Amino acid sequence: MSVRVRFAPSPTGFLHIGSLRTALYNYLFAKHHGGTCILRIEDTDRTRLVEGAIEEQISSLAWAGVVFDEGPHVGGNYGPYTQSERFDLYRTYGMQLVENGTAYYAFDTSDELDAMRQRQQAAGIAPKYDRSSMRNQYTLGEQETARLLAEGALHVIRLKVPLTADVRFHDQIRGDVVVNGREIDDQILLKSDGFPTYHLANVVDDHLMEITHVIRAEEWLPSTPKHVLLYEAFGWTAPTFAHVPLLLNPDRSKMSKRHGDVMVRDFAAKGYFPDALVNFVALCGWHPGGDNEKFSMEELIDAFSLERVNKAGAVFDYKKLEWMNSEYLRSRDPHQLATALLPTLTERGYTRIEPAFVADVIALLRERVTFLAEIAEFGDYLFGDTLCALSDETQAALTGNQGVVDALRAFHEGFSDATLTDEATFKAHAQASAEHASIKMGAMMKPLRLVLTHRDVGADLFRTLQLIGADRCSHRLASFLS
RNA sequence: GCACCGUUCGUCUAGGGGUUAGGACACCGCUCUUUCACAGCGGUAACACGGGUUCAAUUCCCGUACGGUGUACCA
Repeated sequence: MSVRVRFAPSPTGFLHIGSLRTALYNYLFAKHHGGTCILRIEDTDRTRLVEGAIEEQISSLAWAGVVFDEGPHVGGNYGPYTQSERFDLYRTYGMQLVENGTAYYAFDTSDELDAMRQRQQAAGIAPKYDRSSMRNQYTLGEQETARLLAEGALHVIRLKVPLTADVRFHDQIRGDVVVNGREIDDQILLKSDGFPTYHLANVVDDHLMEITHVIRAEEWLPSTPKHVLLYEAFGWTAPTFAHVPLLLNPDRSKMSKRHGDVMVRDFAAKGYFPDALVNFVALCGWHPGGDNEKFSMEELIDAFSLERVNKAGAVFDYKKLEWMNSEYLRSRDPHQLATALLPTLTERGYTRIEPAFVADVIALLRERVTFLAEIAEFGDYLFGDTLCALSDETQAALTGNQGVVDALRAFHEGFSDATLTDEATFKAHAQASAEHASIKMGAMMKPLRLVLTHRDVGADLFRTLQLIGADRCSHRLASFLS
């Protein structure tokens, strides 16, 4: 049987980085096995819908390179792929369970349920629907139930959980899990607004869409017994479950925006390469074995297996993500990067933005930054002629040192004669100037960099000067010396 | 509270009955570049605790502690 998996987000906001990883694992697993990866929108909670969320999530996923074979945006033979468009289906299936005795009507109001929970808490028992004392099909009797229904009373359908039997299932990542029936709540399947809850809709759709593997976040593990019971109630075979560990904050709680960016679009906006993010996030909770840490999507697909997914949650290390991004920045073709950077350079009003030149600058500066866009800021002295301000302090230190001034003057005067075309000639000229002023070359380097770039750190100085060009160097020296 | 899940350097992790417990990020140091950085080299640093089983346990079993998730007419 061919593998069919699904990623099933709720359109309640932007795509979370943790969701991206779950989607990615589904995608990798499907592609590794030559299977099908499906996107299904679970919008059964009408109160939490966020306008545009579906589109945003799909575009974030696409940005990251997670593409679906079936879904609301691409179609497929198992549609519709949006639960609100499958409304009637759930009622039909829910009623099927009422008829076969595995689900029942309940008429309790929210206030009554709150009161029940309060009583239970006061008595020190776990809060759980008390089938024997609340207003439902069993306590009310068939006639009263029929009367209420005929009258149109608000009601829900609840799962009739066997009171004592153990519910067991095998999780592909966690092994065997056993929960006693007495711990499982009589879950609401159909809400009083007629919409299904997650549990019903999810099970019905997974069955109808012939899902073979349910790969989802660990937070679903506690409700899986309910789902197993649901499959049994329908007489269906349950898919294989695999609960992946959570992504964590530094304090080990579920990853949230308190500690930094968590939305995929935030990472994109910050300048992360999609493949770097994907590479990094794939390795949070999964390890392919071996020491390699750099994986393209194809390599991830090739290496992925559920067996090597970890059990414990993983703290999201932003520092390592940055490192990963800088690795990608260094390995990418400078000409492609130049094309990508061009709009930013134009926006900043830079004048020296011929693609070949930009590529040269990128090749020079990328060693020392994390994001491509940083080069636009960091390379201002190469892309244009407006240098950042030099502090008075620095200025004074420079002009106050006679040896340095002499050396710089010598360096500048030499410009008319020197044929300054490459790193070697710039270097030779600098050496001669230092010697002429009787200072050490080491004492010459930093002032030279400061005067010509207005920055105290940078890439290789003479390569930098070569890229700035003799003319511009001369101008900048002249304006400093005057 | 109850249920479930988890626990190897600060972090991501490899490993697995007998290992100098490996790699990566971060951190520190050295070298190089007559500067800063980059790079190269090196270093600090971990099997939560207690019982078993065993010739031998970080590895298997049981407890404990700690942490996380769940406990909704949310997903």
